[in-house]
Amino acid sequence: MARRYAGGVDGNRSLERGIEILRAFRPGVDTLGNGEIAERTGLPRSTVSRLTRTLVNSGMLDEVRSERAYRLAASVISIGHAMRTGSPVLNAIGPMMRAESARRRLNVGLATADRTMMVYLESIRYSPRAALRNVVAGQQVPMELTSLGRAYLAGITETERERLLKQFKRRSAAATRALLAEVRRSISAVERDGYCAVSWQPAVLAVATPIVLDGLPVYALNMSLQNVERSDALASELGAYLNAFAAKCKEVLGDREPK
Amino acid sequence: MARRYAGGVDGNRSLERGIEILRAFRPGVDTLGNGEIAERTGLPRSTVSRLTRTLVNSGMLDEVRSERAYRLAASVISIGHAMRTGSPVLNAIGPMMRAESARRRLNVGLATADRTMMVYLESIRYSPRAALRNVVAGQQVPMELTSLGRAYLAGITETERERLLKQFKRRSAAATRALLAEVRRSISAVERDGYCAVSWQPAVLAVATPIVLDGLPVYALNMSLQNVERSDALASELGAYLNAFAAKCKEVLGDREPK
DNA sequence: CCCTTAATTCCACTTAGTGGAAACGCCCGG
DNA sequence: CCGGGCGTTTCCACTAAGTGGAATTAAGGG
Repeated sequence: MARRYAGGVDGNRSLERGIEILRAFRPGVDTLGNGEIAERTGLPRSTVSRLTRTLVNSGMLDEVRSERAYRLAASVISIGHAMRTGSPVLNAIGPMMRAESARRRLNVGLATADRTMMVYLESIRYSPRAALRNVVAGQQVPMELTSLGRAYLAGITETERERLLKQFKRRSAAATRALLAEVRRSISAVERDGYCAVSWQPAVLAVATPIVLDGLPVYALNMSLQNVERSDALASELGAYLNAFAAKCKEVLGDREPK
Repeated sequence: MARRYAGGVDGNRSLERGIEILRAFRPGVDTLGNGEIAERTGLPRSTVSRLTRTLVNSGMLDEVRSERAYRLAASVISIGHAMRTGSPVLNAIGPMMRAESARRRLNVGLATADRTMMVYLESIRYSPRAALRNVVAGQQVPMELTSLGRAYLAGITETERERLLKQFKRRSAAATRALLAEVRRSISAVERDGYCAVSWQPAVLAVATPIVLDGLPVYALNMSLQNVERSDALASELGAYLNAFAAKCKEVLGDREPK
């Protein structure tokens, strides 16, 4: 059969489950035992036991005998590296992002969606002490709360967007009404100004804009500054930088029409 | 059943196959169609079709409709990030590695094995233009040709080592005899001096040492210099730096006995 | 517009996977 | 040193989930 097991349309249940197990590991949960995995994924313990064994054999998990637990193995970063290496967008504009970060003395990031989170393909953290400049990849930030995420939402299709908005409602019961309005306002801002500005973390001002290309997922590009008060003037200055930079990027990416 | 499908001891065949598909993507092969995947993995085309569909649904692959192909999705770097975040070794000595790179003005790397390749958890590339210092994770280098790999081989168990040496034979029919002798010489060097030196790439001299901890895979730590002629004097200077640094690292990692 | 090539769907077959229950083994406290 | 409890792995009967060759459909190319 293979088509449609309990609920799904088609696909392979075991593989889906195995991936779900890998996903259970996240920053903050470094090791997980079979029990915990079973709990988090809702899978029967015996099934988890078999799947983790397979993942160990395939090199995706390391077994920590002493703790009767598992942790993600190095293979996953090999694959992650292959992903970054193969990303045409990152390849095209990564160097430009570094240059721009140095030139403008601010943080520049490129991200796309992973379910309801935004994940950085690259986040260049500007620091006055240039030697400490930090490049991070893979970090996740919540879609609905960040400029990055809202720019992304502005870039995807109506139906996709509504689907995601529903999921936000489901997860944060609190402040939903106000938050959703916020999100929609940011989306309008993108449509009007090309970017949206959000101060998600205390003294950080961030602006972001979507990058829509043919045959690729929607990306979002952001710029941010730490240790500043949010002000409209600053936001529009950043926004102008971002729009200019995004325009340059789109030139480089020119062969893929926006629609 | 589930135990022992055609050859395997136990585990889940579909999951194994799905992982193998993910593994087929590597630096240089950014997109793959179902046909190519089938070829590379030896799986029947219909099976590949179903598994790739599942991987898309699980967010591990993006579909590139225009090319009838797939590419690794952003999720894989989220998981990669979680792996790095959860690595106790990287957490403990990562900052020290950065400091050491700056202090000694050389490259410092930490790696472990992924099958027969070494994969960097972190590779800090020193550049005289400090602002351009580059940190890479996930890159792979061949185990048998690099100081990193040979240090790793020196750190693992006899049986593991022999298993790997056999695999090297299998893959590079050429130069096998001489190469294996080389490898064994490097391993002896590690046992004698604490490190081994190899010039894998043209003008790069690298030294490496294993890090053996309880309940964790074996790691290897390396230091390297570009644009130098290989000389024994330089090698032993680097080796001394490395030994000193590794000793410091082991202090920090002290709670895990070497055996 | 037809032909080639590749991906997807179909479907009968059966094995590979499943999960509850039992066995195991580890760790802790007595 | 010896139970007792808890989490993990193994067992096993059941059968649905997965398989893969063949048919079908869809996508370029001439």
